[in-house]
Amino acid sequence: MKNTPNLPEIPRTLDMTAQEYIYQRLRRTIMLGMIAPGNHITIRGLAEVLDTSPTPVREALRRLSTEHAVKLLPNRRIVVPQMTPDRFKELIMLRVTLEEHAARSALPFVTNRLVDQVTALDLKLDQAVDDGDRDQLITINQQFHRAIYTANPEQVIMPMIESVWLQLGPFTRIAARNVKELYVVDHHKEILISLRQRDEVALLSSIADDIKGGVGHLHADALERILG
Amino acid sequence: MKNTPNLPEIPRTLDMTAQEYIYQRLRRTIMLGMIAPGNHITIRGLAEVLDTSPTPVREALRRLSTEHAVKLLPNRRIVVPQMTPDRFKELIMLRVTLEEHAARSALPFVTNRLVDQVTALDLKLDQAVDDGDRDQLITINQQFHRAIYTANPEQVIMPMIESVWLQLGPFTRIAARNVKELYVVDHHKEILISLRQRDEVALLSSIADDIKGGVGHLHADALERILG
DNA sequence: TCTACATTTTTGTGATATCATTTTAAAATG
DNA sequence: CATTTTAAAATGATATCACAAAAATGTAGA
Repeated sequence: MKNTPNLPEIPRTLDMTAQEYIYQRLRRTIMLGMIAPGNHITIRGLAEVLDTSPTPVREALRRLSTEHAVKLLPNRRIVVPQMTPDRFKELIMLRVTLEEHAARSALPFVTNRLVDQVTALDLKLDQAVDDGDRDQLITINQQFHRAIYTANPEQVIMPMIESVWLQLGPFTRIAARNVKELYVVDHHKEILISLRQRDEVALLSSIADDIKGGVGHLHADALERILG
Repeated sequence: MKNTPNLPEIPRTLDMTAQEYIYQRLRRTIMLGMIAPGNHITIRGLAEVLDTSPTPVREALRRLSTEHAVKLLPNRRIVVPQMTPDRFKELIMLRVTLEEHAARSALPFVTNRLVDQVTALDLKLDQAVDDGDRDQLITINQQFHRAIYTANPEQVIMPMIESVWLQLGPFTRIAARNVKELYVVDHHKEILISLRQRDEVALLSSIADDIKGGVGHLHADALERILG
């Protein structure tokens, strides 16, 4: 009971296996930072909360461990990995590289219709900011980025980007507690303009700025303070 | 019996769980292209060959599905994904981006001792070429690249690079049957020189050349022929 | 009060049993 | 002979069981 976190609800389609549903739900839980780094998770505990047997839970956790969203310790305990300043820096730099690549390979497929859709997402995001709804903000911000990158139908990079988001997730909540007005500076307007103009150079630099402008701007000293 | 491939042996340590062992072994099987794209796999079939119960096999397969090494079809069959020219192109471009990033972030940690080790791997690789040992060649080539990128101890990109290798694995064997002298042109000598000189620009371009020079050089028409 | 040890409980792992779905085959129909 | 229908076998998904290792708890001694 103690170590089983609140699991945000997600829609469940009928053709979804229990394992898949649990995977998606845990994924979202971690993405939203609802399990603090270092906290350990038990298979049986989750199974009880989710009202299933341990089997599908274990399978879901195995998948998440392969994405490095959770870590299986030598003593076989399952924990959400601890963040370190160095790892954080690596993850942010990797995010920039991956999302620049994704944007570059998506740009030839960008249509005006898509830009309209992304613009609509940005409006929803402004609404979430007004409402002060942090979970919604994270979710829609990800939808914003995902919508751009998946314009390329043959794209194979999205799962890797999501893996980085997953690994950053548990930390963002901690950071949000220590740094006020975390997401106030996004660069979505520049991204939208670059998309409309199909300007690759501007698109890549505004995406890089967007990533670095969020939690990414935290420097070593601030990180030490937050993490220490 | 029909659909259960030969599984190359791998060392098994005592603290390894069955699931982990099976995962590593299947991973290697796929990496070496020993399961043809489109071929389907059964949990029970693998369990029998590996002399275990279905449980750890299913967990291993779930992990591999998250890495897109295998695909779970809607009818719940498990297959090695088919390659298409577009997907192939995407995977090669992604490989270049990922490995350039990895090399760049590893370079500050490169020591002369490491360069010696990588040079030794290159010699082993020449030996594998002489022996005509394709599996050994793939394995050592990966060790060569991995040794460079993991110079950075905080690196988080390696699992993603391995995922791309995994996705390319099943195709390389097909390609090797259709294209003679596939790996004759590697660029390892240039990579080694760049490493010794800590020359970032030269390192990145020689790595890109190395990737594009292997299976990567195959163009759309050749791919169509091979895949069609 | 703290430490060392023994006991109980919890937990992860893997095997087995059961069920529903899908494949495969065999049989029937035209 | 080709196609559809039906029966049997195989398969994936999940729950449950058994076991060993680890963690938590309680107890005795300093």
